[in-house]
Amino acid sequence: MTTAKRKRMPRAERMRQMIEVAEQVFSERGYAAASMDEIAELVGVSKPMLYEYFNSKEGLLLACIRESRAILREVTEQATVGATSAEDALRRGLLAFFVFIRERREAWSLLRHEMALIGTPAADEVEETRRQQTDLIAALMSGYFTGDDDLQAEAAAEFVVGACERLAIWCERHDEVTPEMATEYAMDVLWAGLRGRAR
Amino acid sequence: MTTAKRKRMPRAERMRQMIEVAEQVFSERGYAAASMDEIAELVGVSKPMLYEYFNSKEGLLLACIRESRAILREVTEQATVGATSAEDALRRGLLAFFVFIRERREAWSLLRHEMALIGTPAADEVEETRRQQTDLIAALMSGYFTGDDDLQAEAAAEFVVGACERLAIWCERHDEVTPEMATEYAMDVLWAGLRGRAR
DNA sequence: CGTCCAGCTTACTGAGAGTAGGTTACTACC
DNA sequence: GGTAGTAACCTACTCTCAGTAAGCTGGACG
Repeated sequence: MTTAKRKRMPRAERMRQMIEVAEQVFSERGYAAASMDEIAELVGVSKPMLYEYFNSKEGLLLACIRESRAILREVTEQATVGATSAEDALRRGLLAFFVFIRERREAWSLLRHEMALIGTPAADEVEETRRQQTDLIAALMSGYFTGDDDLQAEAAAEFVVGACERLAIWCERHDEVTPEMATEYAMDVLWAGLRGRAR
Repeated sequence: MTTAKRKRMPRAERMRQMIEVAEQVFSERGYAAASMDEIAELVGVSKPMLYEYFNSKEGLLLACIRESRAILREVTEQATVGATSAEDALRRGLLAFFVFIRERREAWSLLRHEMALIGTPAADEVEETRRQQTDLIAALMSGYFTGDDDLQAEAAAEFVVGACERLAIWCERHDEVTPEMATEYAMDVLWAGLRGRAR
């Protein structure tokens, strides 16, 4: 309500606004249940505008995901900056991640929906997105770990990302689990392995 | 083509046939892109029949998923039967899993699509399905591991499942990775932890 | 030979993704 | 001030597809 009638807005600003609203709606209703008409109405604009800016419903979702992913990346990268050892770096990164998913629920919800696009025309885009996510871990690991088999290092990165993703989803069902606890659980398995716990 | 005109078939048999076709179509086209009309036609039956047997498109998917999950459970459970130690049990289970995802691609594809249902009316069903999957690991672990904190054990189970899931998806992009190699990669991190690899 | 009903069909409704083509307000330059 | 030019925007559709209403039919069993 800065002006009596919200009208004519520069391209970049409208775009940000659309993404903001879409992120909200997608994470609330879920991708399938969200309708472009509804998003358009909430933005205060007509549907074809959404198609002008993003080309499809999926395109809009992808834009939201990229946004969230950028933030996540930023946050976790920053967290590992002053690390003193491999263990420290891993722990800091994990903690930043678990804090992120608690404090930015919508963003995290969107990131999860990325998976829902498997087997879709946008699969290539998604593959790229996934690669970037794991690359962060891979880079972190290659900096601290001995460089054995490249393939094995890549596998380990995927492994860590998958594990944390699932653990994060599990955390949603357990409000009593703090980011610190989640980090400890993850570190416990990742760092020490399961061997120590065997009978 | 057992009879000239495929007609009137007992309920149970039709149902199996529908699930079989649906599994194929869903994994080929992806859930969203698959149409009920197409599935109905391939079965050689009209669309309302699908709704008679399963109540919705999602219901049909769920039926397929349950089928695949049952098989996966069966396979992995069988694999761990003769295990001589915790490590052996874990390794056998993992190998069975990675063999499964290579040899039953459609089934595995379906299982992955389960995730796409997050935020859907059927979320409760899905939660149940997920719990059963992780329970298998949790049961396996509780049999062999010392029973510390319940919450921590549950977290570890989720963790393992998530990690293997992602690793499995990664394997799809790497044909040169055999189930045996994948198992080794997973065991390497899970059992020994990352500590041993730090510089 | 009827009658009953499980298995089946045709023919629709409604919702929502995506689009064709026209309209309006801001800008720039005379 | 006027008048082109264009970026932002809209109305009014089409088309696909999930889901449904209501009725038809083949064959088992009396």
